[in-house]
Amino acid sequence: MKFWLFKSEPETWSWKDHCAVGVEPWDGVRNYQARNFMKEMSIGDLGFFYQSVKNPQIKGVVKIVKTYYPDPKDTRFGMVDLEAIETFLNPVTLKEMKKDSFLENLLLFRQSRLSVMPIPTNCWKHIVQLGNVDTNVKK
DNA sequence: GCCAACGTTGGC
DNA sequence: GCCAACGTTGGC
Repeated sequence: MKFWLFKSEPETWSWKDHCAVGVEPWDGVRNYQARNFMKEMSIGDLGFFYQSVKNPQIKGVVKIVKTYYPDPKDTRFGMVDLEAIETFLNPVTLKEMKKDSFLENLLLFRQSRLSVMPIPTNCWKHIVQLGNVDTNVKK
């Protein structure tokens, strides 16, 4: 099983929006590197929902429930379906992560414009602990 | 609101 | 195939 991170601006698509619908296709990715990561995803893999631009922070956890399929609007690109499964009671801010020596090599810092990326397993576990997960996303 | 980083487009 | 111009992302 692998771990990932997905970025979204809250004004475009927020964590609240995602929790309200449950499962949602992660479409609109128009970057080949990000697309290639999506092609590597398997059902059951987990990802962080990262809120970018406005108060950048990780809001919760999503699960890949459908593997990569092409976007009918542009078949060079595609999407995966993500289900919101856990909310962070304590969202983990970018600032906090940058200060954390445990996380210093994250792609998140090195390639700030990449919207989908892998997260190493040890970093994943560390961030989940910081986030203090609540499994009741509908609350 | 500014600006750095970086991906894409198009002229040559 | 190179590179300047331009557009977009995202941190601050």
